[in-house]
Amino acid sequence: MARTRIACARPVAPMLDKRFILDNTELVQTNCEHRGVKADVLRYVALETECRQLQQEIEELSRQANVVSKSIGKAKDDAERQQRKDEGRTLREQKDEKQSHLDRIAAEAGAIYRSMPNLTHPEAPIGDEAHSRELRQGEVEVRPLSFPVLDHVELAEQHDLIDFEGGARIAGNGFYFLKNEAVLLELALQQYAMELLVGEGFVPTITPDLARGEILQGIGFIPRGPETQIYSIENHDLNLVATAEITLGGLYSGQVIDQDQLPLKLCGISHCFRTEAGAAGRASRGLYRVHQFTKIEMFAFTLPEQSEDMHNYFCDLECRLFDGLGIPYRVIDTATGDLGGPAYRKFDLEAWMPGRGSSGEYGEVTSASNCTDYQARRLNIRYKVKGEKGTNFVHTLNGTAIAISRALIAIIENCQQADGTIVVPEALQKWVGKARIGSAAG
RNA sequence: GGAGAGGUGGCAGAGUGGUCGAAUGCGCCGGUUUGCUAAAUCGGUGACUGGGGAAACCUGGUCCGCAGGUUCGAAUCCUGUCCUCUCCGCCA
Repeated sequence: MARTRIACARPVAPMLDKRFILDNTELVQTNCEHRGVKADVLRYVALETECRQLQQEIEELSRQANVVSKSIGKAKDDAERQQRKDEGRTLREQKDEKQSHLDRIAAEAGAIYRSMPNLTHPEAPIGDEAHSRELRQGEVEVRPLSFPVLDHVELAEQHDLIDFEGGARIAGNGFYFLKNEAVLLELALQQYAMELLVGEGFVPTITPDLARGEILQGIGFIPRGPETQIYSIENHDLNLVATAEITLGGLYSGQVIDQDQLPLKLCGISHCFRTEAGAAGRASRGLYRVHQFTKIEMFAFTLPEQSEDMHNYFCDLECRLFDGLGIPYRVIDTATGDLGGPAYRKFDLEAWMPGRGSSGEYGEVTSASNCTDYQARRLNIRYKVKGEKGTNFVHTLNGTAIAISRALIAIIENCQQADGTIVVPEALQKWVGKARIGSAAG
């Protein structure tokens, strides 16, 4: 099997903490450039340094005020007591003044800090999307079809599988009804993915489809911005999730996990909602870029030294799922310029879609990211080693098991036959209840 | 949705303005004794963050759901908010 391990070199776990940025300013700056992020690292360093100075002064004033407060109970008479009170008040006022100054600076520093992306795996290709590197291909090879190829929209119409018009009428463009065998395929894909993942020791979950703004931000999404991908609920601090990564990662926010529970693997089924703001004009016919779909997501919390292996493991599982469906695909090591903020490294599976473009194209169907401690810092998820003092941040990883809408495209288009029928992948037949969609009458 | 009660350390649970980072018990770590296990007994045992030190360690600050407020001083009083529980209503 071609499931070779990728990149076994084990770099020291990167820690994008404030101290690290102060001590490695140039490295962080270069990293931002590689990722195409404009973050004023120098300004941040200056602000952060000033914050530290101010913080010390504030703590000294607090200390003095505490001493004064404690002495009041022991004061001999009212006059002395009053004098001490005034003294204490003055000290607190001085402290408050410095504190509000600090708050202003810290807010600016915080804004820069939050805009900084994670560090990057040394082997991730540097550059824009065009520099992304193909790591390997799936077991099934792309075969030219010897008949006029239809795309999934045409096939779905022929077999009455998807109602785009109905979806648009009730919710707008980008929504759809799955019908008939498409529904059975969705359910089969859920079962198929869950069967593998549960067997691999993942804890299966069905997650909320909504989450608080704080959780979205911890994972690295920006709700309610002008270009946001996120639908928000009016009058509530709730958002429709774009992926179960949000809810699965958020599940442990603020928690301290015992070391011996790690690595902790979860998988979750959720609906995913995306506004796709700014995505107009990109190739997005049919099911490819929709506002709602179902996804089975993998998520893991690991020790820092486990995350790289877990990342490769996620990628292997994705490969097994698509090999098992008989779909040709390639694995891409995403280039730095195309990485989102949280990802340290990201592998994508791109499935062959015969109906895409003029004569077939690869289209992204899964994505597995190692976010190291980036999300854990924002969500405050730590682990504790028995017998050791203190706690450390866990690493988090997420990967798509099956994104139903895109998997449907790949299945429908790859499994179309010369006679117009669609063969149901063998692995799904036991749930779909048939081997073929449509009759071979021709 | 309405009414009430409550959110304290790994857990349970005291604490209603200062001596409280917080009693007590459990758990955990270490010592002693008996020793087959167990029991008994003594001591230790929260997190975050700053400074000093090679280190052991020493020394500040912050934290009692979260955010504000009152006060010289807040776990304790006030406001908002989130969550949990009980009862009622509604409902798949």
